[in-house]
Amino acid sequence: MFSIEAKSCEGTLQQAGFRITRPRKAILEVLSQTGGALKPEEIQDRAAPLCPGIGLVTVYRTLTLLADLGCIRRVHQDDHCHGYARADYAHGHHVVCRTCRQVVEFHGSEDIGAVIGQVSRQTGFRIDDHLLELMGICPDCQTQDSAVEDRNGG
Amino acid sequence: MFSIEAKSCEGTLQQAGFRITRPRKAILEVLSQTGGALKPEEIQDRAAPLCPGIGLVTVYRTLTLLADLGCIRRVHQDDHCHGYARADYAHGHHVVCRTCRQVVEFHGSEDIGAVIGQVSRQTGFRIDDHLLELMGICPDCQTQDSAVEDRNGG
DNA sequence: GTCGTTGCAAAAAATTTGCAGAAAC
DNA sequence: GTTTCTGCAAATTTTTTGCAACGAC
Repeated sequence: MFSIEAKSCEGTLQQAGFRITRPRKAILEVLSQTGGALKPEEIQDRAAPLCPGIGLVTVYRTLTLLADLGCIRRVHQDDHCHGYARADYAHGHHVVCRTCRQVVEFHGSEDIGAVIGQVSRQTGFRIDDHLLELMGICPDCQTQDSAVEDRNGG
Repeated sequence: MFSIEAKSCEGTLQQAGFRITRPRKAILEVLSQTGGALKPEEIQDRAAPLCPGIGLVTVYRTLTLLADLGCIRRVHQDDHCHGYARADYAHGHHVVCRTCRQVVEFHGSEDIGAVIGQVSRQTGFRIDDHLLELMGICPDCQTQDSAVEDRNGG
């Protein structure tokens, strides 16, 4: 059973004139199921069961292609800058869990528009794109961390 | 004449028990004067006049140190992910000009707090940090681009 | 069958480490 | 004078390129 997200990305690939291949399917499936930010090497590892012998080079090429098509998005983190995660929405932003690296996307609310308008006025920049990444602890990891919660003032 | 920002960073270095050396001064001065995001190699090039023979290795080490101290900040851009720029404010966000790469910082307004609160409720994440980067065209480059402005519907 | 895609090996680029000499305090 | 810092060379790690074989359409 393959994920809906992976399927929709295949459509995007096809419409853009690219072929649906086993490595591409595998990579899409990995990112789709993970919902987390992965490095190229991690993606190779996880894609290997779905596509035996998949090469790291192919992973790089595929990630570049998929990112260009907007099927996946680059995720920046202080430690491993070149992570990739699925893009559920056209221009969603994301919250990254610093414990399990799970990525959840959310729609940019009108509040972001307010920030942009304010900064635009303040600086005179004509702002046409933005990168918003929130970092924290996801619900699952919060539960597991509850023993040390008082340390954080909980 | 050296910049105020560079001077204040020197204080930070000293207070943390690190020495003020010529390479460090040069790198601080470069970032301070540039106000833009630069790659380590670019920083080396620009620091060379101020510190002849400065090595790329030193640039890397110094950037890591200064970023850890919060004197400068890592800037993420799609093309060159590992850029560095000065940090004028403690936790400022920045607007990056996609033409000249100038970086202007702005204080995170309460609107960002609103976004965080909203996302926190939506996703259940406990959000404790964020990265907000706006991209666009700075006032200077807008002027130079005015000839092609109609292309963008201006 | 045709042409895009893959994987290997190798190249190139980016980043880190070891160490003796130089510099800051 | 002591200890930290620097720069070189070399080692790693990350990413890209060339090319023959393979696979999707």
